[in-house]
Amino acid sequence: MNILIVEDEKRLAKALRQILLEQKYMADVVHDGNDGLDYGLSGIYDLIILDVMLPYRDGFEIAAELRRNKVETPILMLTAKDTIHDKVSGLDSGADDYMTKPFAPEELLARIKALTRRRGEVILDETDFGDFNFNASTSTLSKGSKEVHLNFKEAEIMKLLIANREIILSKEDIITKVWGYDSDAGSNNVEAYISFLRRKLNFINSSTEIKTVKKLGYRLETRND
Amino acid sequence: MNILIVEDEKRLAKALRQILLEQKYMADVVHDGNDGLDYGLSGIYDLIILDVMLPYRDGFEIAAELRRNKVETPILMLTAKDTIHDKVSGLDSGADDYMTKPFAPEELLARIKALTRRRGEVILDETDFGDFNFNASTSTLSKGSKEVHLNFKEAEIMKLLIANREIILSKEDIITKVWGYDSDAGSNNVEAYISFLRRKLNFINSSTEIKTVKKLGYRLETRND
DNA sequence: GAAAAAATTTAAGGATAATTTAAGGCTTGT
DNA sequence: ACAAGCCTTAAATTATCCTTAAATTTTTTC
Repeated sequence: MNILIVEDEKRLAKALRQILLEQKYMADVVHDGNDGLDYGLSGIYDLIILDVMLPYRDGFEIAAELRRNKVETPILMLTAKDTIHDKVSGLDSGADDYMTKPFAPEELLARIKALTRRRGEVILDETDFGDFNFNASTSTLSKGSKEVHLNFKEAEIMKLLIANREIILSKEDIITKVWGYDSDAGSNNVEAYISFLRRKLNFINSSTEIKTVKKLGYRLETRND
Repeated sequence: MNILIVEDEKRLAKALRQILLEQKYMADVVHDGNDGLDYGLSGIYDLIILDVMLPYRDGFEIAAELRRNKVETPILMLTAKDTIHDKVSGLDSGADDYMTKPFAPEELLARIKALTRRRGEVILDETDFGDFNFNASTSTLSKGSKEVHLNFKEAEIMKLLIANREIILSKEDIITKVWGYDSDAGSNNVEAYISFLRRKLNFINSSTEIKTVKKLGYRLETRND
């Protein structure tokens, strides 16, 4: 996975790159709008992280220019808190998501996953989340020596939960993604499976839990944060 | 944005139109299935709101016929609460989303936004107001390290307050927008929720307050002292 | 192919959180 | 002080969610 970082604040750019490298992403950094546009036009990136305020050309210009040139690379826009309203709202420059500075690395990673997943990219077969490990190719949930097998639907839901980390997953989302858009599964089906998953997380003594947010959905949460 | 409303219940149709006009959408209303199909076939609409039960032709027929004629306009189907099975046939016949009656205007607007969203359009799910931050996708109010969850109606009201920052929001406005056009909630319901919100703003130590303007309503205000 | 096992769905009652109701206290303006 | 409008809180009600067991369907095994 190749990521381009366009950010003139050198300290932040470096920190971003560090976070990405730790997650085994490849990351290039450029510091101004001209370079950002040139590099972006190459089309070799899977994602562009683009600051709004940049020397020579701002982020909106770059995004619009990339789209005009049929570059479809997902763009994650970074904005300072006070510029959200006058600039971002009602905008149609071509960005796919935006994030306000400062932000937590967790959130950055969650958004990157969401953006790059849309393009058919699929998840690693093995993931650590909180204190447990999930192996998607064997559908196994484990922590230490404890291990338990997930059946098909349980595994699908676990994948969704992991892929959406900090984001709340609605039951409708889960139904359309796991059962299919035209299924007649009801919300109780989801509830039942969430219950099964909780029992299994509990069985391996994981302290990670599936939290419910009433009327909105579910999210995975590690107990110490 | 041009919207077609196909609804035979005249009171509801009128209320729907009113809600849409307030949001600067253009809205046409027709009251039976024949007109609904004719108008829909014109292809000039960006969205069709379609009741299921209609004179002459029901919503499913119309949706199916439109799709057969290559009209790709997004369709939002309205169904009565007890006809759960409608969901399936609705999606089969070509509708893109469905909503059960009665519904709150805010939910309607959210679904309209989702259906008419273009690729690349940025979604603002996070807002700063005064000294706090409100994340609409998780319904979380935060300031610094303090954080508190808002339940559904609290969140709806907070969204309204933030969206109407400069304007005084009357209780009637809040009731019709959050509880629905034909709800029998009274002003005390609003008062109770305003009280809940104030307690939560206080809990995160925000200096922003919900100010009461007697006989008129409420507005958010940052304290300048 | 039939029996057994596993996975999935359904249904019902209990648990929990959201919402409404109601009653008494507070403020503000006259 | 009084009335009107608003605030706050606890208790009552309701909606949503959880959990489980049993029923059903699908898959595996013999």
